Amino acid sequence: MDNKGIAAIFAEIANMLDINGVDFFRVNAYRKAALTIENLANDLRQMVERDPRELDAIPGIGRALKEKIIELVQTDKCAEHEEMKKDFPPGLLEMLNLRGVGPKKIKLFFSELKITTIAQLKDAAEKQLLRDLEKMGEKSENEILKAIEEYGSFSSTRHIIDVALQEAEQYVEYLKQCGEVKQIQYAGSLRRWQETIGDIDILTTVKDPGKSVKKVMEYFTTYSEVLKVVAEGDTRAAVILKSGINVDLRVVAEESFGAALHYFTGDKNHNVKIRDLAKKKGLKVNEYGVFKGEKMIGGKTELEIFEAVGLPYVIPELRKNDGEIEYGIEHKSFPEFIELKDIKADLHSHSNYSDGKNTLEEMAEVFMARGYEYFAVTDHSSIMAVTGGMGTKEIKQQWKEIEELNKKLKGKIRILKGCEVDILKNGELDFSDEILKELDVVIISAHMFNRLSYEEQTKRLLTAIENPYPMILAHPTGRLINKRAEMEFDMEKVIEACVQNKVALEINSNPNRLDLTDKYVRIAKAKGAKFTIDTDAHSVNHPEFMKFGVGIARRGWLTKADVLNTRSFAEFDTWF
DNA sequence: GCCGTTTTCGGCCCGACTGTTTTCAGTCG
Repeated sequence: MDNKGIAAIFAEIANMLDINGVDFFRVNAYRKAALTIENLANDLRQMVERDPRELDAIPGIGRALKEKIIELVQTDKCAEHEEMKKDFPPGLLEMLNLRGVGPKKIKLFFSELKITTIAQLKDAAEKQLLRDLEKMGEKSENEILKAIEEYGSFSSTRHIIDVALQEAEQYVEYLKQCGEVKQIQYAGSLRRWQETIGDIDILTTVKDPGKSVKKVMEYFTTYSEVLKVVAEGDTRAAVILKSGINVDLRVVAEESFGAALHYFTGDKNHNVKIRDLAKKKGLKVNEYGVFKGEKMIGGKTELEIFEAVGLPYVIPELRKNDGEIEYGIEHKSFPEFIELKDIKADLHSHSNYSDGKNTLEEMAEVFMARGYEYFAVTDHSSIMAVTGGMGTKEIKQQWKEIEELNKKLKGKIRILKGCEVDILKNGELDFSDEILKELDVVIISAHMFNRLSYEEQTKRLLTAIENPYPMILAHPTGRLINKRAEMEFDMEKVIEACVQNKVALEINSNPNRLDLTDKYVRIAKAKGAKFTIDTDAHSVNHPEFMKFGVGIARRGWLTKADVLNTRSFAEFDTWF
């Protein structure tokens, strides 16, 4: 069983224990372990195979969970989990997805009314059977009916980052027009540039804390895109937008802005760790500031929070409790991570020679407008018939056009002759060596045959990487967020082969791909890999995606030196 | 169930909002 499967089983055990009402800390231990495993870059199967003691290094995995991981890896099952499932109605777990319904209510409905499915819950609510239960009432009953309706109408998947970012930016612009807002900033997973976004968190301070708060709250809940107001209090409100995205607003005093920003940026595990550190120093950290006893000793800026617990400033992208806190305490400063302004080129783009929407010249203009020194046009090779992939004749024609355009542009930007060459089923490439050796940029990518076995897929990729011509391995896992799973192969071996053969790994910035993602970026960097951050632009609107790739790179602890398209053309060319 | 510079037991982040009561439990982030 793979990491994802093991994480899912631990999460399920946590939920079952929670509904059964066992000690919350035990529940939380399973829940934390599930999260850790989900974000783990290393494959548990390989760790167990090499040496089960490797599991000891994973935080939150102790003796009991280690045993269960080994059991799951070796037998695909966990006896305790199977035992629990025997007398546990599966529908109870699904009810956890309903807003406002948690483990205690589920237990109550089950023990009092034998409700085991959402359908039965709906039926009971409609018959007004819930309102007479302990701690329930008419309002709660109605809320449950509304929650069931919402659950049916929105997909529970997380949101693609560009969609969420656009919603957030528009909402922020709207709120600014209120006139009472002083500082405003979206926080949460969006500020951390996480690959997908659960909900949007917006934080503001107001001009006159006495009067303005109520006005801002009202302004917030009456936004035209709001479908439903979920909560509205003195300092916090929550809505669901028509697009299905949840948005939280929090209003704080100016002296608490940094503390609140830190708190609402998260992630949760990072925050818990910071508060734990504060506690050990005899301090208390909450969203209002840092406190020594009753006295507030910081909180206007995020830096004051970090300094209080002995840390340098930690950029939002790193805040995952994934080693950043230990590193900060030990080193007192962080490397200078890559920034969007460091990018000098885009090495993966398409034109209407294959499935791009725009001409070469139009693409050149938009890259030029971004201030790039060079870019590669890398249309598909012929096997990608569905994309209008190029054969020998078409690519030679494209070279001619590139040469003419380069003359016309007089060095304002340099267009490189590239190709996104498909990796065939046996690992060979979809162009002859005569063509490959003429190209400035050879990208290889696997678009087809993504259901080969683990061993076959690994062999296929290694064969392609060992070919002398490839320079960049594009979107290595092939996943499409919320749509298509990663291909199954030995990522560690593929990374090692890339390092040995001087093939850079791509961070594909398309918000539906974000591939590699940060967990693999970190492990690849540790193995000495180099990277390119590309947009895979298929139209003039896509070069804009670069910021998402840079976000992933920062989450993966990359500096400018790790990323080849931060280099001038000469330096770039020399490296290869 | 995990963990340890208060270490092998006894802790485990902290607060807002809601609906139910009338001081708080449940849920959420």
